[in-house]
This record gives sequence, structure tokens and C-alpha cells, in this order.
Amino acid sequence: MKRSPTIVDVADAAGVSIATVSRVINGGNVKAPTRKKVETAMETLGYRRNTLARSLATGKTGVVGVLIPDVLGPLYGQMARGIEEVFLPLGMHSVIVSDNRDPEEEKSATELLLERQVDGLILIGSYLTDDILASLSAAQTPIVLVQREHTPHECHYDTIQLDNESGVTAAIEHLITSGHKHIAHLAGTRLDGQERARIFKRTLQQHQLTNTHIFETNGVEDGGFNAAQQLITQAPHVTAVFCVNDRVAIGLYHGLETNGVRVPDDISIIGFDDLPWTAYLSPPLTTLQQPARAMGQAAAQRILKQLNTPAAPELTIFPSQLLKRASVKNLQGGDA
Amino acid sequence: MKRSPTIVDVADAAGVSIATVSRVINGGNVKAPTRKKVETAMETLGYRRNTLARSLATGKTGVVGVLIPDVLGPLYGQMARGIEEVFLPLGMHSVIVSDNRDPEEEKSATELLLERQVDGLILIGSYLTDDILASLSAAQTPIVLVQREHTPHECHYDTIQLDNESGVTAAIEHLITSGHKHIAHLAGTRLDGQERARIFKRTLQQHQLTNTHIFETNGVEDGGFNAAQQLITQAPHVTAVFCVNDRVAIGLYHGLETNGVRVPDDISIIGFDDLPWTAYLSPPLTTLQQPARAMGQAAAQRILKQLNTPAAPELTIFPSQLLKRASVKNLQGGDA
DNA sequence: ATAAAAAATGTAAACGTTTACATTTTGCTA
DNA sequence: TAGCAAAATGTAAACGTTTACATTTTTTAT
Repeated sequence: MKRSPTIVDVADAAGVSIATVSRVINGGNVKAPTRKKVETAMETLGYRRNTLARSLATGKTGVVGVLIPDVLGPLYGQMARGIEEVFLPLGMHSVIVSDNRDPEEEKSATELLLERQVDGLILIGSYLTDDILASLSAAQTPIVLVQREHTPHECHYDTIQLDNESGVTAAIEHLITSGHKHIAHLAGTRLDGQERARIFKRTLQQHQLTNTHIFETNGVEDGGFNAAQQLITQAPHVTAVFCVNDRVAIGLYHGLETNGVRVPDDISIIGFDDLPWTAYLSPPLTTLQQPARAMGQAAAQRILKQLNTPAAPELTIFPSQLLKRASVKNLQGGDA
Repeated sequence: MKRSPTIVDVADAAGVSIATVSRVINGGNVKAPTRKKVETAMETLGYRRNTLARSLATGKTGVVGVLIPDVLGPLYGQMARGIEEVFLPLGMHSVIVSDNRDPEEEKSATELLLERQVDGLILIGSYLTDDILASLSAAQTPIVLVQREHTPHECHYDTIQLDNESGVTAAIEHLITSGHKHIAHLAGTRLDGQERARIFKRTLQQHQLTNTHIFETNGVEDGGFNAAQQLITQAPHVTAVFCVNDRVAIGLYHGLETNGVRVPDDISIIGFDDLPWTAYLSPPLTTLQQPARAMGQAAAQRILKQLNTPAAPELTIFPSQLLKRASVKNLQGGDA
């Protein structure tokens, strides 16, 4: 087990000082012949630089930590990709860690990233409160929150959120314009879900539809599946359902089919998230697309900005877009 | 921007030497009152240890690098989770990097991880050849390959593979026992795909079914979609299709539906991978489950073993399991 | 050809830990 | 209560870089 070669070994082999070697590595001023000597020395020795030592000396790691709730989840994958797209060209890197939607685990994972001296922190779907965040960021490491699961009183941190407002409204209005009068909602438990339920209710009222059916679900497939039963027995006149997300929607598809209810002929469905395969369902699911990748990019951008100049925290809101597909039936004659 | 407190600051505040502080951090021998003094000092100063410096001093980072082809892809997510499950309890961590199925990018990403001094490397779906791997691992960093995309002459590295053999055979035999005589295959481009095609062909021959229809696809949804057309026109008597993976299968579902062909009444379908939502398709997809999580765990385990004692490289093969669901129709009277 | 300016290189001190070794303190035993 | 072993603490050298500063070499202008 021989020690891997260091800058010192290279310096010796090339007959120069370590400073010179360091300079050729980092592109400093060094004469062509010297540079070549050093380069061949590096080549023959198989030198590989030690980022640890480098970071220790410079005080920068070029790494930003990304905390996601869940390694699976295509949406988080897309965000991660958006983040990478910004950092990679700058020679920076993101390390992804997943808490499992467990606030304790989230906190310790964050601690860990800070111990690793990350240059910034992107917290996705974070449950952390302002106080905890404050204690974490005592080292003034830039922090950006994406899709935070905690409503703050004030905006203390850069935050990227999804505009549930316009999305949900668009979805409901699409249903109404298509002639639906009895619309149900399958709600989820998380913060986003609750907000969507609120907006759903309000939008219905604004259109003088007061008979609101909201069914609570666990936010995943079997929740939607089970809700199908309730829906059929408790609200038989409903012709359209807005689901808190696509996973619930797909469960609902399945549950309805099991009960012999056809989509969209008997019931129209709208989901949320545009998970990649929903376009291939039968019928293809009408849903709201989250610009997850763009949100990731924005988060990375904010980190960079904070790294340059300490700016006041900002709240950025991204719109979601309604993708009209075949899971919604038009009950009108032919307009809309 | 005040410097964050170091071990020295803590030592000063507590009136002890830095060695003692280091000992209380790492659980060395230190008397109770001293320990308390140090702990309160750390508390009030808000000390956070610097993993960089620690790793530099110890020569271990406690980090293993994981290279995956693609952050999206639920299968890789599951592997990543399996890996984490092994490392986390040991206080180790995995950092995930994705090359985008680009050999160049893969190589540089690997270099980068090594520069970061990772204690081990798990390469998933790697395209790297033995020579390149050899040059990379000159620093004798443990390497484990999972689902390698390159057939080596000999087994130079610990390798984890999926048993395509038993899986494909089981799938085809399930179709045959169900009475299917004209079976087509939608093939993919990658290594695994080619192997599956080979096994498909051979298995059919072993059952005296010589009329093999193999259609090449790009391995994702639209490949399956397009293949539907070809299938209908070029092989109208086919009653069952084995797809190289679930993504192709879902595209095929869609393509067949578009052409008015019903699944499974007109055509039975089997996929591969058991992507999480295939159980919710209509009809639920019969498919082969990959033990991705277990494979991840095994990879992590091998890294640990290599870290302890330099053992001879091993090839571990994981079986895939056939999940019989409704996308295959039984053409027989009622047995099987 | 010479002085001055610019460029190239070298020297040595950081960066924040761990750890072998030296020293001091503590706890026992006789 | 002296003496000794064991336990606790301190000292200082590593780990592999970067970088301010000092020194040497080269270039340029006169």
C-alpha cells in the first residue's frame, strides 16, 4: 500500500519548489519549459491532487449540499438536475443527501453537510423552523429553501416556491368550463396539499359551487385507490375529481376501474406534478406541470448570488402549467 | 463575517490543550469535569468540527462515491437507498454523482471523486474499460461495479450483476405455459438489453418456437409506442410481447391502444424492472422485479469488505423475480 | 551596457485536525 | 506516607495544499 504521490514528490521529481507545482496546477505564472518539466513529472508519478488539503487551505470546498426528502421521487431528481446544470460549468458540485421526511434526520444531515464545510445549502421540502435554521447558519453559509414545509412569519431566507394559486385555479376553471358542476377533491397531508385544498374550496365558492366534497388521503397511490370507494358511495353525483398529486390520481384511476367506473366518461380527473409516465396512462392524465428543473436552477443561482454579495432574502414563485389531456371530458356541446 | 470557532478557540475558552478537546470530540480518555468544561465551551462558542481537517489528518473521509447514469430512474434511486442503508449506521456517507451515460463524463466524474479522496467507489452502469479502471484505481481505492455496461474478459473487480438468464426464461415460459405460441420481443440498445434479446431467442428455440420476431427500440417510451405499428403490420399473428423494460412496455400499451388493440385480450405484455407505478397500469403489468435495493446493499458491503481485507474480486449475481399480473392472458382452458 | 521594472521561482507560514510521545496528576499498595 | 502504575493532560509534528512575501532571473528602456 504505497502512499499516493503528493505535490512534494512532484516538486522533487521536477526539481522545482512546491509553490511552482501549485502554480502549474492552478494556472499561475510559470515559464513554458518549467511547466513541461512539472507536467511530465506529474504524469509519470500519477499525481492526483488532494481536494481536501486544497479546500482546507483556501477555505472553499466548491461543494453545495442539497437536502431532498427522498431519493426516489422524479420531481426531486429533476430539481437535482437543474441544480447540477448550474454548478457543473463553474467547477462546483452538489452533494445530495436525503433525509426521509424525518425532521430529526433532516437536522443532523444538515449539520453533517456543514461539518463538511459546504459552501452553500439547498434545502428542499424542509421542515426546519426559522430558529433551527438560524442556529445552523451561524457560520453564514448561504441557504436556499425550496418548497418549504413550514410557513414562516417573515421571509428570513431565500425561498423558491411553487405557485399553487394559479395552478389550482386553472385546473378548477378548466373543469368548470368543461361543464362540470360537481367537483370533488382528494387532499393530501403535507403543507402543499393543505394549501391546494384551501384554494380548491375558495375557487369553487367563487363560482357559486358550494357543495364541496373533500376527501383526505395519505397522498400516495393507495390513498387514491381507497378514496374511489368513498367517492362512489358518498358523492355519486360527482363528475370530476381534482387530486392533490399524480400519485393519488393514479390510485384513483385504479380504484375507479376496479369499481367499473370509466375515466373520463363517468368521471374526469386532474392531477398535479406531471410525473413522467402520466402521459402514458389510459387515458393520459390532465395535470399541472411543476417547473422542477427551473426551480433547481433558480435555487443554485441564488446560492451563487449570496456567495458574491450578501443580498436581502427573496421569495421566488414559479408558476405551474396546466397540461390538458384526455382524462377530462367536456360535458358541453362542443365549445370551451 | 467572523471566522467560525476552531478547536483552538474551544481549548482557550475551556483552559485546556487542543489535544484534550480533540479527545472529548472523539471519545478519548478525559475526566468528567474537564469534559464538561470543554463541552460547555463548545456549546457557547457554537463549535462545529471541520471534517476537512479531520480527514486530512486521518487519511480517511468516510465517504464513498456512487456514480449513477441518471438522477432520474427509480431503479438507481433504490440502489442509492440500499447503499445508504449500509453506510449510514456506520457513520459513513455516500455521495451520488451522475454522469449522463457519457463515458467521458463518467471518467472525469470518477477522477473528481478520487480527488475528493473518497474511501471507495461504486460505479453503476459503468462504461469504463478495465484499463481505464486500472489507471483510476492506482491509489488502491476499493471499487465495486454494479450492472456494468462492458463485458470484461476476466473478473478484475468486485461486480454485482442481475441474473437476466433466469428472469427472461421465467417470463417466456410463463407466456408459453399460458398458451402463447407467437411471441415477439422489443429489444433495447444497451448491454443488458442485448443479453435479454439473446436469451429470448434461445429460450424460444428450446421450446421449438422458431419464428422469432425481434424489434429494435431506443429503450424508452416512444420506442415502444412506435414499435406498436410495426408489430401490427409486420407480425399480426403475435399474441404476446416481451419488452426489454417497463418504459418500452408502457409505450407499447399506449401505441396498441391508439391502434385499437386491447391488452391483454388481443396481446399480452411482459416488461422488465417493476417500476413503481406499473402495478397501477390498466391492466397491471406483468414484469420482472429487480432487487435494486439489495444490489445496492451488496455493493456497499463489498466496499466494506475490501476496506478491511484485500480479498479477491467476486462476481455476485442477483435473481430477478417474475411478478404475474393481469397483462398476460391465459389462452389455455383454465390450467397453468 | 546598465538600471529599473517585470516575471519567474523559492521560502515558509498558514488552514484545523489527529496522534505519538512526553509530562503531569491521580489512585493504589505496602 | 513513600513509591509506583495508571490515567489524564500537554506538546508538537504531521496531513497536502495555497499564498504572501522574499529572492532570483529575465526583459525592457535608456
